[in-house]
Amino acid sequence: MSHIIGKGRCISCQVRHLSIFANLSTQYLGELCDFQPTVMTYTAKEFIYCQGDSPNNAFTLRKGLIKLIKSLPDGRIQIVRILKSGDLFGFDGFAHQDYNQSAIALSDCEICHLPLAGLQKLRLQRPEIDQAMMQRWIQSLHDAENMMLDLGAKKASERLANFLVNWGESEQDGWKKMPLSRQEVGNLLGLTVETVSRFLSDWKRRGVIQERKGCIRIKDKKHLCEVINPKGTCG
Amino acid sequence: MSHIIGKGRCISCQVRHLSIFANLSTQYLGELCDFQPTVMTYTAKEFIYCQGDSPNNAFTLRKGLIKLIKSLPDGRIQIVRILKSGDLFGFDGFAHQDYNQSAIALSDCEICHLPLAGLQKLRLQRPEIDQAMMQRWIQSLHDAENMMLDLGAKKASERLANFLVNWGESEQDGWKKMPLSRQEVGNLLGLTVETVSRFLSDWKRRGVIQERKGCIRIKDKKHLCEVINPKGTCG
DNA sequence: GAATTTATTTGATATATATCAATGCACAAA
DNA sequence: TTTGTGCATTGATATATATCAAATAAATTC
Repeated sequence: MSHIIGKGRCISCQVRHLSIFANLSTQYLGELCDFQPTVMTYTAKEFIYCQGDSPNNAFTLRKGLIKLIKSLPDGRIQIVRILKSGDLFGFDGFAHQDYNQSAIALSDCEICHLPLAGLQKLRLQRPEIDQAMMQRWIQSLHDAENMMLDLGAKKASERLANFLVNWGESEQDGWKKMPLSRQEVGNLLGLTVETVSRFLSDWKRRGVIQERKGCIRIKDKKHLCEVINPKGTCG
Repeated sequence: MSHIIGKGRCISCQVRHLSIFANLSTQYLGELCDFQPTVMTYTAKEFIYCQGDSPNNAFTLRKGLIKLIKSLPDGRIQIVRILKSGDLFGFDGFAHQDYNQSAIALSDCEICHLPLAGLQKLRLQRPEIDQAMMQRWIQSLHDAENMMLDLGAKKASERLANFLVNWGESEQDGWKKMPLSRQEVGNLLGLTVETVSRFLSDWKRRGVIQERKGCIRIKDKKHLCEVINPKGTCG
């Protein structure tokens, strides 16, 4: 279950450099003592909020991963975004709108609850925060546009290869955490579990990728890049 | 070809009520004389800007319709948004990013070019403008999320029916302008021309919709709503 | 108005992906 | 160790949609 673990103090926050509060002067951070958002933990699969709820907060993800999903009455699901440390989400309230998606923890998470009114005040006071939020909105929109292109115009293999290449950061040994199930990858890419599984199995057999307990490694990036972009080049 | 038709004066603008300058006091509007964005006309099919260009301006569409598209090296296209009067677009520069899509006139258009620096200044001065821009960003993101759900989780007929029902505003006689070609509807919904044509023809034969030179009328909305949402209800 | 060009429709067929069903595997519980 | 439960794999088949090709229809140009 979710529970409160205390009040956040931006000045000492471990992930501040990833957040919208990254560029604040330490002086201002010192003054920032009346803004102490509640920090909560959530266990994997828990809902942070639901599509249709009225927002009181926006959120910053401190630890873990979250998926934002939209769903149809008959149960079909689309993951519209995956959030990582430092990401701002659930800001629909700034436009006086209900949450347009549901937020679900993919792993155990630590989340900072930012009261809308307080955050709005900070935004108007500090251009750095305003700028950071604006950049994130525009970036989110770019990501969404890129995803629309994927979903609307690309084939399954192209989407999946693209996803693998761009997913997360590798350790120095090339392995990267992959906490998404086949089902979730499908929900993200508009594919069924079986289709995802078939391509991954195929690429494993060919030695293009390797997998072990929650981790994945790309052995032949060139191959995946050719799947993504048959004629072009790819770093 | 595109050409300049003069300087915009917000105070006398016919579509100001639809724009980010809607809620400004007339007093402030009077003072707003040093911000005179260039107004230009574009003919159908002309590019306003290209994906990858460096932005100097954001834009407000005054008259006409515009499509924002993303394209793949091999020519596949996804329309990511369709703009109408009053819409703000091309604001990528606010995040110091290049345009992430191309903007193409669907019909003859009149477009207000808003210099980024000037607009940024206005935004910081006037909370109404700031609020309006924020709302539009968040709304754009919602629209994008809804579209991802469509593209990733819905069937062709569902997408197309949904598109028809939500498209534009009807005249009192029920007819509405439909300036998109079959190809463009396909590019918007992630379908081929043929698939779009087949469903539309079918619905025409069944008397669900009617069509005449650039206009469309929904005769049996209930039918389309059942296509969209087999079990649920629909206004 | 005739001649082109462009968009739409329709049909025949191919194919990518979904669906259905069965099996296998890993991890948790007992 | 066994027993369960959820997830992943694999195969067989169905189907929605794409592709290819041709015929109309509509819009432009001359």
